[in-house]
Amino acid sequence: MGRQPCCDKLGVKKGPWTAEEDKKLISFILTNGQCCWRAVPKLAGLRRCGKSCRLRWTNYLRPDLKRGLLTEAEEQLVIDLHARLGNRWSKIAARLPGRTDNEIKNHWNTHIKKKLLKMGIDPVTHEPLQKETKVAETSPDAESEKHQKLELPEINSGSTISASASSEDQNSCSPTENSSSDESRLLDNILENVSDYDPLISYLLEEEAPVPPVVDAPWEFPAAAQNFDNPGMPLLDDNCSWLLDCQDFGVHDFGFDCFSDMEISNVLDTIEMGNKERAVNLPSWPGEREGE
DNA sequence: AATAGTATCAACCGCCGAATT
DNA sequence: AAATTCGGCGGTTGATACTAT
Repeated sequence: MGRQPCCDKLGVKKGPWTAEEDKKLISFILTNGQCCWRAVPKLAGLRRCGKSCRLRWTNYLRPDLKRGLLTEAEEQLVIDLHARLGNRWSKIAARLPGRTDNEIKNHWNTHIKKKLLKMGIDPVTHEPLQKETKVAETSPDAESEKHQKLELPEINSGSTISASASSEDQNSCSPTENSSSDESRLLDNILENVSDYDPLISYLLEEEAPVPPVVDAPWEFPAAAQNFDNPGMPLLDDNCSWLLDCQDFGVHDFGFDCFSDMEISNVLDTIEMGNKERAVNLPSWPGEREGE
C-alpha cells in the first residue's frame, strides 16, 4: 500500500485564513520549524490541509517576505528571467529573495503583461507584436531567423524598460524554451552587461547565487535568540527529522507553549505592518474586512 | 449616491515527479 | 513492480477594492 493520506478531506476548512489560524500556524512553525506539512495541521490544531498550510506560510506568513510592490529593478529582473525561463515562476522567484512565485505570477499577470503589451511586446515570446505577425505571415524559414535575434526588452540602465525596445528589435531575443545555444550565449552576454552595471542584479543573476536558506530550510527560533525586529534572518536548524517519526501526537507534547503570546503577536504585527505598506488599503486579516 | 466595470491578489485546483509502502 | 501519497508547481478562480459613469 501507499502512504498515509495527508488529511481527511472531510472537515477540512477552505477559504481565507483567519487571524487565529495564522497565529496558530506561525507559532507552530516558529516553534518547530518547517517540515512534514502533512503533520502540521494536526500538530498546530488547524482544520486545514497540509498543502494549504504550506501555501499560507510560503506565500504570506514567512517572516522573510518582502512586502509591497516590486521595485523597478525587481520588475526588470522578472522580465529578463521570464524571457529566459518562461512561466517557471518558482525558478524566477528563487532569484528574487523575499518574493514568492505566487506574488511574481500575480504581478506578471496584472502589471508586467500589460506594460509589455503597451510597449508592443508580446509578453509570451518577448517579441515585438507587429514583427511577430509579419513573421507568421511570411515563410516558415523566417521562424529560425526570428530565433537568431534576442528580444529582451532593452536593458540599458539596468532598471527601466526602454520604450525603444518595442519599436526596433535591436536587442531582441527568442522565447525561452526553444532557445538555441547561440541565443543563450547572447542573452547571457546581455545579462552579464546588466550585471556589471547593477550589483543587485549581478548578485541575483549569479548562476550559483546562494538561494536564501529560509525558503526550504527548517527553522528553529529559540525564544531567547529570536530577533523579531529582523524577521528576515531566521536561525537554521537542519535537524527536524524527529517530526518525521511522529504520527500521532498532540501539540502540547512538544512544548508548544514555549512561545509567549507576546512573541507571536510581534510576528503578526510585523506582517500586519507589511500589509499596510501595500498599495491597496486592505485590513490585514480577512475577518476584519467583514467585522468578524 | 448608486451602479457597473475593472484591477488586484489570496487561495484553490489539478497535474506531475519523487518518495514511500 | 504497482499503488498510493507528498510536495511542489503553474493555471485559474472568486472575493474584495478601486475607478468611472
